[in-house]
Amino acid sequence: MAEENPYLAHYNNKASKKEKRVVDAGENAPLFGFLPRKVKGEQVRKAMEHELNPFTNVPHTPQYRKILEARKKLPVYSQMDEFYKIFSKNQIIVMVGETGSGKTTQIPQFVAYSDLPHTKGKLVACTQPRRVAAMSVAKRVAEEMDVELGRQVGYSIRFEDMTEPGTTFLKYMTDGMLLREAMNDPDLTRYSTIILDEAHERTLATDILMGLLKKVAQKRPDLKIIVMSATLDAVKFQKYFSLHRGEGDQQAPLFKVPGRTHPVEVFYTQEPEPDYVEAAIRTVLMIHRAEEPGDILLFLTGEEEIEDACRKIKLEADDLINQDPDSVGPLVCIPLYSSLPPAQQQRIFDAPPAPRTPDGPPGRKVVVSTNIAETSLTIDGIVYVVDPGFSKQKVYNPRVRVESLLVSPISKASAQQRAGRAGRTRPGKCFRLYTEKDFMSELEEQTHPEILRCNLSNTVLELVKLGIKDLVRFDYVDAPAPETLMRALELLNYLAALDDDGNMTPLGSIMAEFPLDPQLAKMLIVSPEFKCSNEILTITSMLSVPNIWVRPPNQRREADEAKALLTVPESDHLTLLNVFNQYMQNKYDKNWVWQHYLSGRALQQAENVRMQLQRNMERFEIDLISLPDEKKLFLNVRQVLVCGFFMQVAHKEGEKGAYTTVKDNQIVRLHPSCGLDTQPEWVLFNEFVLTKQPYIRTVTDVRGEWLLEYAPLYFDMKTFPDGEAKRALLRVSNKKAGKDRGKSGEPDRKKQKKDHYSASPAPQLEGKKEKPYKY
DNA sequence: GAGCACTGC
Repeated sequence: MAEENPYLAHYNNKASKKEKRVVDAGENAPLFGFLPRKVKGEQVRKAMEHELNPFTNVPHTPQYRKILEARKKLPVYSQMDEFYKIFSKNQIIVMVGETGSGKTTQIPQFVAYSDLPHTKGKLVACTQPRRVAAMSVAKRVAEEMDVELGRQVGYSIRFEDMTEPGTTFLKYMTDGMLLREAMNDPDLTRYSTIILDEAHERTLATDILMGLLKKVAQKRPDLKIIVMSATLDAVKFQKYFSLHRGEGDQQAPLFKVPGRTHPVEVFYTQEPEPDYVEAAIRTVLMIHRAEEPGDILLFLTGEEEIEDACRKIKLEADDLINQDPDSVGPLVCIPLYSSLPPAQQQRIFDAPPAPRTPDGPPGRKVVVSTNIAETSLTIDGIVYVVDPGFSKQKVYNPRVRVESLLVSPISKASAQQRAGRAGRTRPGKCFRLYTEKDFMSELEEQTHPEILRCNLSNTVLELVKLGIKDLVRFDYVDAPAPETLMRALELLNYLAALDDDGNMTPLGSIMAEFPLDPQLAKMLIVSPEFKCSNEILTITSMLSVPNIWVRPPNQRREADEAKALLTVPESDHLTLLNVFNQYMQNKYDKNWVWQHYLSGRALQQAENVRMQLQRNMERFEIDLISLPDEKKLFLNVRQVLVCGFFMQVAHKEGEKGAYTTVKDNQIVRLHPSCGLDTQPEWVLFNEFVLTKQPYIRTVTDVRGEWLLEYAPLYFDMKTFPDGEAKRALLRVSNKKAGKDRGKSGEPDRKKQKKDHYSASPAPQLEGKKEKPYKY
């Protein structure tokens, strides 16, 4: 039977017509004598030189041989024997490879030669924190292995699965994607080895995966795990993955490979700089005047700061050139941050400007960038790095449930990463705008991992779905603050995703399947009951993408006027719905987006998200419905918003547009971008932003009676804190009680309807295909 | 009357 010998099955099943395969299991076969997981470097090198590709049995191309010669020069290649020795003997290994070691492309291939996943119907996975990396590395490795991308070697990222089931055995993927897979297959049975790359970045998904894999490894002795990291925090991972055997702990072994970069000379200031932007500009100009040719990379914290610095550098450079045209060359200054349109981001790859005259002083390019140039984008030709030592970092305050961005000092690891950007093509220099003493004594070793800095409601729902019973005692690499976990559990309980004992409800189980914040998932699931699931699907998608509004500094008035034409006066959420619908109706008009000062990129993203969510809704048979009467439709949409966001409501109190958030009593104002034409008594908000003062952004007018009706447990007057909001709600409930008494008859049915929006699973979900449940 | 570090599903 073919299943009995998968090695042959592989050849027989999937052979493409174009490929002429030679089935040869004899001693001339490239993998002759290979025993899974007992492979030696010598055997692999021989197989790599073989005439036939061992994974397709097709002769190797000349290009393969050319690339192989280049691969042999990578530092990691020369340590192949050592790698196989450690890999064969251990279940979990930690690997340190500096930039340029070749670990990301080579190690997964080495593993493939040892695991022989194609003979067992298994896969080797290598995770990356970013989509582009997963894509581009997979493409490169497919070339190196002489196969077509998407067949033996593929990648899997959100919106794109470039793999062929049954054929793909080496898969690059985003860490988030592997986490998603784990939710439906907690033991990750498809994989023979899982490689977590860039683990030092400590993304939320990688951190959760480490916790999960540590557990799975005990259940699955056949599963191997490699944690790859660029810096020396590998020791932390070694300890984390240590085995408890008998008397002492046995640390996970370390496999270390040197990098291949050029030296970077680091300079510090003598005194602390009071104004780092001014000091940065001064340093850039000093380099331009006095240093050898080579491009400059300056790290600043945000868009406004960057645009401002670019203007100033340009002005001062022009001054210098006018004063001394014979020795100062031309200079171009290029801003770089994520919200910049892709065409403008491409400018960072432009060549530096040419000298004004053939023998004139050479030109120079200055890239002024956010942290995006620290990890996500590499710019060749950078020789000088200017590092003021700050970046915007997310911080989460669980007490008031607010995430905000704060300009903070970077870590030592981050400073080293920045400096390294100067040594990619030749020896470089890094100018740190702080003292060496401050570097040594003030900067933290590592940036705090994301899990310690953000709201975890999403993550907690995922963990519960993964079957983690005790969230507080889960074996985290770094445990989040218990208060952060409590906040998440509290929210999920109010949303009826978890019951009072913290167990997953059937509703929560469906919510976890959506790549959304729990509030949004909840809205989507209850929306058919309000006959507006089409609209809620759109609004949810629009809330899951970056800002769609474009407001160029010199066209603010025009942009605001264009926005006013799209505004729905009672709700910013409905405005988003309107924008999306208009966008779809005007797709034939290429100028429409631009004329209305909207971000085409963000709208396209919303469209993609919408399609993905719609597919998920179909899986769970959540109907797509719209009421024909727009007035009623809009009213219902606003009620659904309450079902998801009842914990984000503010009450108008005092004068001059001040609002107080319900229960935590924060004084806030409507954000100036808000489109409401009145100041309603109750507003629901999507976001609390803390800038110069606290604002609530993306706001909808809601009614007190809806709060009591759709979130009776949250708005339980017995436990509600005293204040104006409570008095207002009591008035509403007394009025309603009066009405109900007048009507008499069916109060119980009403009560039952109320509860399921906030505290118990929605009854209309009973009997749904994927997860039938009772309550 | 103002902003949006960066990822990811």
